[in-house]
Parts: sequence; structure tokens; C-alpha cells
Amino acid sequence: MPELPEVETVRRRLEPVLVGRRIEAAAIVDERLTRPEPSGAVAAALVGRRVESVGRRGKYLLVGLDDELVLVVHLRMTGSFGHWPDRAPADPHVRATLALDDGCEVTYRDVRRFGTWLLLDAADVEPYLAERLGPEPLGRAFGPRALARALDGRRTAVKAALLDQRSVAGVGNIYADEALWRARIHPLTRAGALAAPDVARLQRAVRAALETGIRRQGATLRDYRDPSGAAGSMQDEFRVYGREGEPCPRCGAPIAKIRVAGRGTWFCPVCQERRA
DNA sequence: AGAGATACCCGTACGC
DNA sequence: TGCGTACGGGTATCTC
Repeated sequence: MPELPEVETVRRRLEPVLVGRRIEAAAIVDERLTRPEPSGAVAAALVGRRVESVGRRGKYLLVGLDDELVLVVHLRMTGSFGHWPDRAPADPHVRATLALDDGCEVTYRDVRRFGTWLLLDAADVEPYLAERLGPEPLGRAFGPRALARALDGRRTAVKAALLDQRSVAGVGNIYADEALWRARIHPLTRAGALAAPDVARLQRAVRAALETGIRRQGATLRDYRDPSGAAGSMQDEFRVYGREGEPCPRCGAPIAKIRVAGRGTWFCPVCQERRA
């Protein structure tokens, strides 16, 4: 499941492959990918464009094109890119293929078809992202006060608040659990009930969990891969995620699993004791 | 009214 | 061998 570290890893791999290249042909074979825009219209609009940048905001990839266009890509659950020095091999799950002017092909593969491609005018990108996303967790705007503002007065579980992309951009199910473990906060704690020192610890924990994920080039569960097909290694670093019954790396107590905000949630019932 | 909770989309893996 | 169910990001739509 690509979260911020996985998307950032994809961005870093895609950047040298795409920037400066011209798209010579584009095929989008799944209408869902660009819905409600017809996929043929998006493909036609991509052809002839040169890629100027590959950016990221939260879990969105931003492929900057000439003529003031930006392809906004969200990988959702199972989206991934492939980079091929020649023609890409046949694959029933490939939903789009771009042929570049250096003879390479870039494929977009998405088993469950939740991913989206949205072609926007450059001027519309910031407003589009601003209404969906809070601060970038690795940037200057994300400090203890920003997180406090996002959690203040909210009666929902702190984990649900972390999964809300308007609180902080890019945290998904894995890194929310890892951050709460690092901060020793129970996932069901009411967001607005956290004291200032808890919020400060959580802010640092979110940042640390995401930075570790980026250093490990993401987590590979089932089929996440970077564009060269390489797996990440973050899954070997999980402290709690997916580890029900295994000993907590800090205190040895068995990791528990519950459901929060409809998501599987793993935590240590001893170090992350529920208070108040 | 506004926040929070739930259903939905989808294909695969898994358990019985 | 086959069938039902869990999974989950973002969004639409419900509820209280």
C-alpha cells in the first residue's frame, strides 16, 4: 500500500527516467483510470508533451508537463510504475503505457484499479491539493503546533485523525500505527484529549516513521515495487504493523490487533496504555 | 451545521 | 475444489 515513503521512492526513481523526455505515444486501456474524463482524451493530451518535473505532495505524484499541464497521479492501493529499456512485456494488469523519445516505455500497473490519473492545468493543482491535504510532514510547516491545531477539539480517535489527509499529508495505515507506537499513544485516544507533550512526541514520531520508511525505500507487502521492480525493506522494520501476538520490541508484551476507523490497527497494550 | 461514521469501489489471497 | 470474506484510500453519503 503506497503511503508517503513509497510514493516518494517512486518519485525518486521516476524523476531521472522521465524528466526531459517527450511522450511519443500514450495508451490508457482502463476507462476507470481517468474517470470521468475519457481515457482517450487524456492519452491524446499527453502525446507530444515533454516532462519537466516529477514532484510529490502527500501521496500524490505530480508529473509536470510543458504547456502548463500537470498529471496528478494517485496510486491508491495497488498502483505502481514500471520502467522498461525497450518494449514493456505484456501484463494484464497494466492500465497505461507511455512510450518515451529515448525508446523506453513506462507502464502503470494497478491490480485493483483504484488508482487515478487526473490531467490538470498547472494553475489548478495547488487549489486541488490544498482542499484535500494538510501540511507536508517532512516540511517546515509541520511542527508540534500544526499538529496540535489539526487535532484540537476533535473527538475522533487519534488514529482516525492521522489518517485524515487534512491533518497531515501522506500518513496511511502502516505509518499511523508505527508513529503511534513510537509516541506511546493508544490509537483510540481522543485526538483532542492529547496533552501538548503527547502531541509533540507524536509529531516527531510521525516524521521519524516516515523518514525511516523513505530510507528503507518503502515497504513491500504483496506487490508494491518501485519502477525498476525493486522491493523496499521497510516491512522488516515494522515495530507493530501486522505483528499481532509477536513481542513488542520495547517491552516484550504481545502486540494486539483491533479495528479503528474501519482499519486493522496494531499496537502494544502495555507501552501504549489507554489513558483518560 | 458540522463532525464523525459508514458504504462503496476492486481483485486477490486466504480460510474453511 | 469452491465459495465467502477481509483488505483498504479517498470520496460520497449517511447519521446524530
